[in-house]
Amino acid sequence: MTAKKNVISIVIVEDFKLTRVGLRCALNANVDLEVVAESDNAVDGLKLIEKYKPDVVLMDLGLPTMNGIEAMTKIREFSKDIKIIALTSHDRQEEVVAALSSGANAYCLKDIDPEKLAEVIRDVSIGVCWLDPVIANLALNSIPKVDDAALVGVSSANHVKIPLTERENEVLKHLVEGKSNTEIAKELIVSVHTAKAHVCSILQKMCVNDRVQAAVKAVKEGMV
Amino acid sequence: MTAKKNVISIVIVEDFKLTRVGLRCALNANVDLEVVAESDNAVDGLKLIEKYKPDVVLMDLGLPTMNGIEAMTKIREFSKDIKIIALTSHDRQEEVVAALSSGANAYCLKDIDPEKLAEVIRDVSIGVCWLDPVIANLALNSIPKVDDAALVGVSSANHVKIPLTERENEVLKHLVEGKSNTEIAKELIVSVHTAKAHVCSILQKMCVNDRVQAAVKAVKEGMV
DNA sequence: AATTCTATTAGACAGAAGGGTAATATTCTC
DNA sequence: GAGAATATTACCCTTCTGTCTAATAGAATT
Repeated sequence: MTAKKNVISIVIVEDFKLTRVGLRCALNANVDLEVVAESDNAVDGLKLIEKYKPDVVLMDLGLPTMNGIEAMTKIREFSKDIKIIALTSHDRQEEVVAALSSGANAYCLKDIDPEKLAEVIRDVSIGVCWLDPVIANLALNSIPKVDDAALVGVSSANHVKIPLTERENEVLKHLVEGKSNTEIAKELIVSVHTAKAHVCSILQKMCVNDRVQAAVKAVKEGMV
Repeated sequence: MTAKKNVISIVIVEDFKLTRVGLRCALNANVDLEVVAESDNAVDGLKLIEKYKPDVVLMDLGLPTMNGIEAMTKIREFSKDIKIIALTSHDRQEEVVAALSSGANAYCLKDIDPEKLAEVIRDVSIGVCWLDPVIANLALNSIPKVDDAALVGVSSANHVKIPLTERENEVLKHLVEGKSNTEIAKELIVSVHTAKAHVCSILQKMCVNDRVQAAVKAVKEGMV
């Protein structure tokens, strides 16, 4: 896999030079880790990765031109063996699931302890999936959709899509955002009576008793 | 959470006595880990878990009467803080996804190195998600299907755990189920005024305007 | 011992929710 | 063209929400 045995080769893709230098120093302090190349952008990073075929890639998600998620997808196009660790700061957690589904093997926040990062790299290099606590909470919540079928053991027909009209879907969207009937009416430029009428039929079609249940159901079943 | 500080309390649920003893010995060799209880079946295991409220549960998935996945679901019904490590010798994908979506925080094969397991327990106790290589391969493959929908769902950025009191968490749980203040009051055997008071403070703590927003936020952030 | 946090209850009040019924206009299908 | 589904508006009425103020009591902390 790499030139030397028992040494994990690493490519870093990260736009902030300081962070990049910090990572390299911290990692090269470990005899079993070796940063073989680094880049401040995804385009060059991809070339380096193709060239060096490292064991592990540290990929920043907040890159300028091409974002980290696209880059990961491209890496996966030519190799499934290269392990990817997605790096991010706390305020960019929206892309968690996207990153994981694009092929990231691990997800770390940038404030991770350097020694811990080394440990994670070792784990990931042998195929472990490692998710930072903050991320794990979000990621694990995105899986439940399959559990109903999986628990039963039979891959039965999953959740039945509830047939709402276009207008009702609009209303439902606002409803999930916690808006009142009055607010919904204003948004859709209709009277409160209309908004209430739509909410009523939504409740009936979704077989729930009130808007809270409708909102929860909508979120859980990904209707919004 | 536990008696001593800095010590991670553990409950083991595993049907093979030999494995159980092995686990206990291996783990208790670490000063920061303490096996507080163990069981050879899920029913007793659940009781022990409710009693000791450990930081981490090691749950075998191939249990006789109640299987580990059901057991995990039940654990999740009364606590979201207890971390669960699923242990197994199997590597069937259906089981993996089911285990993860039932609330497992980590997934280890039984041939894991004891020292590594200790390390995983430390990680998991602070919220890390850790998946064995064999498992990770399967699990990550099951995510892509949901990424589009999930991306929209996971929109909230700053994910700080909102500190609700025990009672408030109970109320929130009922609230998410769409129950009215009156119904919540009946469930908790308190007056409607009390229920309303709790709901009020929940709304304030969660920084939302009404129960719908609270419910949606709770679901999206996995507070229930 | 004093203070803070939590749980509990109460009364009152404006506003919102949800159900029922009903009418009108538009659009799409048969 | 007739009929069905959808969108719109209106009124009435009961119940529920969310906020306020206020008080009591136990537990935990300092």
